[in-house]
Amino acid sequence: METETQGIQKRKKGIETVNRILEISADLFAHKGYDGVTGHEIAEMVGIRESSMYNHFKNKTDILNTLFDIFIDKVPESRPSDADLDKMLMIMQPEEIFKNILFYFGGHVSGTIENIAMIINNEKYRNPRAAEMYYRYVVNEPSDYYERLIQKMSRCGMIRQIDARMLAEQYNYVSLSLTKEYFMAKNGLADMHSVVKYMIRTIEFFCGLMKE
Amino acid sequence: METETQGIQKRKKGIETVNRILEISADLFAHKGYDGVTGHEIAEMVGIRESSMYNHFKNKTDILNTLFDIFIDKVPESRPSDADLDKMLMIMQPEEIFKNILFYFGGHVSGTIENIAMIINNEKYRNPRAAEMYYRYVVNEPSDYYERLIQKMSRCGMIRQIDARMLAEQYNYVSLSLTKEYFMAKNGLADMHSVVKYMIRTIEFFCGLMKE
DNA sequence: GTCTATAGCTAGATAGAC
DNA sequence: GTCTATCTAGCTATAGAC
Repeated sequence: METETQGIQKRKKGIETVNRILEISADLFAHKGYDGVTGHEIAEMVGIRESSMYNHFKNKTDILNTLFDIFIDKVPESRPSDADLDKMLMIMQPEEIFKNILFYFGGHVSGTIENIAMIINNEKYRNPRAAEMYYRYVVNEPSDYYERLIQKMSRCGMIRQIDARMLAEQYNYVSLSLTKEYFMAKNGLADMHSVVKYMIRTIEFFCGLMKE
Repeated sequence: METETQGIQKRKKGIETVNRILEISADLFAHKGYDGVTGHEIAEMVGIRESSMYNHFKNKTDILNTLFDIFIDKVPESRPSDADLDKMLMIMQPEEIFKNILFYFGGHVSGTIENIAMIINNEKYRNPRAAEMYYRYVVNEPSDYYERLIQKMSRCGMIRQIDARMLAEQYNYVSLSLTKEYFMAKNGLADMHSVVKYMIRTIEFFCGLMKE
């Protein structure tokens, strides 16, 4: 017979296992590609048998879709809020604000979210849900965010009158390419120092456009 | 006994088959990912048995590496030569030149090269050769090319004095993101009209920076 | 929830006939 | 060069014991 406490412990263990499966899957999918990862590989890293995974997830696609759900849930936390931006605007120069946003991600968001972003980026050509999420959360929402920021800066008189939408989109597209290079650098496939230096130079370039 | 003519015909057929395998592999790898494609699938589309493919290629990796070799061989043809640029500079505005370069690719280069570019882009996180090619042929060489173009324009007095390198790199990074969206649009995962319109707007934005 | 065992299938690759 | 036949290995997923 199973006591009530044993039942609770099992459930706790289950939640931990589910989280570990998700974390490890995100990491493997991001680095080896969704099709390049086997259930066996995930289970081995989690420390359980492959068959035990099917207690938590219906199949491999179910893991992927759960990761996508997590991303949608957590992505708003990946950037400073608009209220935070208002505070920054009072005490910081444009360059500082953009740098702050850039490094906010690294500080406030788990590696899992970063990995899911890479999965979305890699699978967008063949997975319609990934394609939809790419446009919504990687292209449009960040562009909207930067547009609002540039408009705020313009209203404060920190920068000159400028096409905020265009500048926001251009900055976001450059950032996208650089984020991928940052990911490559993390895996020894690019020089981290150069990538970070270039990110800073990009911020200076765009802030230069806004001021001149 | 095999006559000499029969031998020649077999060899011709062989070359055609090899080319078909490469074309179809490039297409499938680009759209479904390298790991998402099976040898059986390629062979079926080529119209031969999988086992016959192993007469032409040692294995699946061999096909991929041959595609990479082809890319290196053909990539110089994907942009107008520096001599062509000099001719353009005499009769065209900056916008027109950039648009010409943009559409040159579509007109002068086979879909296979475009597909290989996508494969490099997708595999760069796990395939060191793809990573190396990405930096060399997708990031650095095009940036060098645009830098030379902007310097030429500057020397002609068509545009103001400007940081040509920085502008070239920024334009190239935006182009990279947009090229991928163009590829998505071709597969019904994005709106082609919007993507092309945005490419034009990007050219106008950068040319605006160079003139103002 | 986790395990062992295994079914059922598909992948990559080779051997040998024509 | 292409075919049929086949091997081995690996993958996804399920059944049933603990």
